[in-house]
Amino acid sequence: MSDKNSTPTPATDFIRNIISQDLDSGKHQHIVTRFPPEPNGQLHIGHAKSICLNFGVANDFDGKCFMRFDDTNPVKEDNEYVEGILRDVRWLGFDWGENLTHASDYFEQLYLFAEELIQKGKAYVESQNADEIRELRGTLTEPGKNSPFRERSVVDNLTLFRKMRDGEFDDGTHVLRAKIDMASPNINLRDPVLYRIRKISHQRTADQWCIYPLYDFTHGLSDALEGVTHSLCTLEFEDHRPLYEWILAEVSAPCLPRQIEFSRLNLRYTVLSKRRLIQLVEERHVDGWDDPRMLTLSGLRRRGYPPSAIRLFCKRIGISKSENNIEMSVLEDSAREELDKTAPRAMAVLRPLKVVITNYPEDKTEEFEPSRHPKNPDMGTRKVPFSREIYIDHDDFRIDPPAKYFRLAPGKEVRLRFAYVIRCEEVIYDSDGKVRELHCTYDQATRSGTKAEGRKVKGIIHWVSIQHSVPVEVRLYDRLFVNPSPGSDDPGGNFLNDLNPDSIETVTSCRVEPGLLKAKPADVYQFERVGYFCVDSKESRPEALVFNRTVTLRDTWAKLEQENSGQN
RNA sequence: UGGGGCGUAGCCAAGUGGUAAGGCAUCGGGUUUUGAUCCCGUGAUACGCAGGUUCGAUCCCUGCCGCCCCAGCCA
Repeated sequence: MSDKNSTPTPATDFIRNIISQDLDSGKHQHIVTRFPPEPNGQLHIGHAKSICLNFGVANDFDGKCFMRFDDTNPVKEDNEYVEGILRDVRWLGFDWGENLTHASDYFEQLYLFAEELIQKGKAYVESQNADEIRELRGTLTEPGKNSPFRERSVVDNLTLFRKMRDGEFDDGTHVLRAKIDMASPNINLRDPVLYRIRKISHQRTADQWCIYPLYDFTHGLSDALEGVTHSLCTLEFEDHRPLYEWILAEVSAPCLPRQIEFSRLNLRYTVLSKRRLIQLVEERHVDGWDDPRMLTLSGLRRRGYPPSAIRLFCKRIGISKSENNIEMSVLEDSAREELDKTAPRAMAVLRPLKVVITNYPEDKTEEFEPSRHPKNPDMGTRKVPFSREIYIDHDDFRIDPPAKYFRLAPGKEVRLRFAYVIRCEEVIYDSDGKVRELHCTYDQATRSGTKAEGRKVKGIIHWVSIQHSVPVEVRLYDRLFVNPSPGSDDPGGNFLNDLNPDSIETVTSCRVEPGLLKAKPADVYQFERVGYFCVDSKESRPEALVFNRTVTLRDTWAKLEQENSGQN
C-alpha cells in the first residue's frame, strides 16, 4: 500500500513515553509540569524548546503546566524581565491559566521545611566562610572533609537558623547546609548549602527575608507543593537528581515529583547562553534583546517569525538526551513553511534599475489585479498599477548573461509578472560605464490574463511602476556569527571574534507596490521571488516604512550560479 | 585513572532479538506567470569499536574508544 494517505507519525519522545506509561499504570491520573525561568534575562529559542515541551506535554495529556518564576536570588534577578517573559510565553501560544506562581510564594513553607530538616538532624548551620567550605569540599577525585560545625546540636542549629532569619548575622557569615555525605563521589551530595544570608531587597518579598533558599532546596519542594508529576529539566541537572530526591524524601513533602532530564538546544552559527546574550546586548554588538539577529523570542518576533514557526521548529528538533547541534536551515525552513501559507504576496524592488517601455503610451496607466496569495483565493486580490516607466531589480538584468539565465539581457525577452512580456532593446550607460537604464518594448498581445497570451517566456521578473511605487527601507539580516560554533577557534574562547560583519545590510533605495502603504507593524509579506519581510515594529513609521527580512525564499538559481562560478 | 550522561546517514531523531520511521539538508525529475510553493523519486558499508551469547543483535553480555556535564553561599 502507498503510504500517501497514512497519518503522520505522532510526535513522540522518551519523556512522553514515560508519561504515557505512568498514566497507563495508574501512577498518575493527571499530569502536571512547570516552566520555571529565572527572571534574570529574556527568553530565547532554547527556552522555547522547554516551553513547548512542558506546556505541550500538559496539552497532550490534558494536564496542566505551571508558569513559575524561579526567583530565589535577588542579587541577580530583576522584575523588569518578568513582564517580557510572560509576554513571550503567551506570544508563543501557551496559556498558564491560573497557574502563575513564584518560588518566592513558598518562602515561608520552604523555611518550615528547613526547620524540619534541622529537627531531624539532617541540616546544620555552617559558620565557615565560602573559601573554607570550598577547602573542605574535596575535589572530583578526592573526598571532602567534615566541617567543624557539622555536629552542632539541633537546638543550637535551630537557634542559629532563626537568628539568621532575624537578620542578626551579616552576609556570608553563616549558611544552612544539608547533612548528607562529605565523601560522596557526587559533589552535590557533599553537604550542599541550602540557605544563604543576603541582606538585599527581593523584587517581590521586599525586605521580608534576609535569608534565601538555593536552587536545589527550592526547586524540588516547589514542584512538590504544586503537585508537579514530571519535572523536566536539562542535562546539567542530572547530577542533582539524587539531591532532589533526598530533599523530598527527608521532608514531609506532599508528593514526589519525578525529575527527567533532556538535552538543551544548540544551534549552529549562534550563541544561546544567557551570559553571552547579555554580553552582546550590554556591549552593544546588537541593538538590544530584540535585535532581529538575536535568537531571543523578542528578536525572532521582530524578525518576523510567527510563533507557529517556532513551535514547528521545536517539534522538528525533537527531545532526547544526546548533545545536538541543529542546523539553521531547520529554523529557517520552519519559517518558510508557515509563512508560505499565510503571508500575502507583494512586489518589491530592492535595488532598482529603471526600465522605459518605449512603445507604451506616456500618459497611460493600467491596473492589474493579482491575488494576494496564489493558493488561497480567500485572501483576495490587490491592485498593482503599471505604466511606461518601471523599476526592476538590478539582479534581474545581465549585460552578459551566463548560461541558463532566464531573466533580462540585451535582445532577450522576459515576462513582467502579472503584466506583459518585454524585450530589452537598448542599454543606456552612465558616463562611468555603469548601466543606468534599459529601453524595452512590450508586446500588448501578451497581457496577463488575456486569452492569447502569446509565446512562452521562461523568465518572469517582478517590477514596480516608478510613479506609483513607494520608497521604503529594507534591512537584510544574516546570521550573527560566521563560525558554526562561535569562539571554538579562539584559544581564549572569545566568541566575539566570530561576529559576522555583514549580519545586517540596510538598503534604503527600495521601492514597493503602493498597496504596502497600509502595512502595519509586524505584518509579514512575501516579496515575490525574494523572501519574507515584516514591518519593523520599532522603527517603521507610516510615512517611512522599514521592512526586516525574515528569511529568503529558496533560491536554486543563486545556488547554481554560485557553483558554476566556483568551478571557474 | 571520582561520579553522572551520551554515541543510529551531512544535521536532528524514532524503533525492534528477525534484518532500520520521519524531518531538515543533498541530488534527480514533474507541475508552475514567484528559478518559490507543490508533487514524485533519491542514501546498493547509518545503528562508535572489538569480542561474546543466539539459528539470528543495532537492540542482551563483556571490554574498549570518543564526546558532554559536575569541585557557586548561580540556576
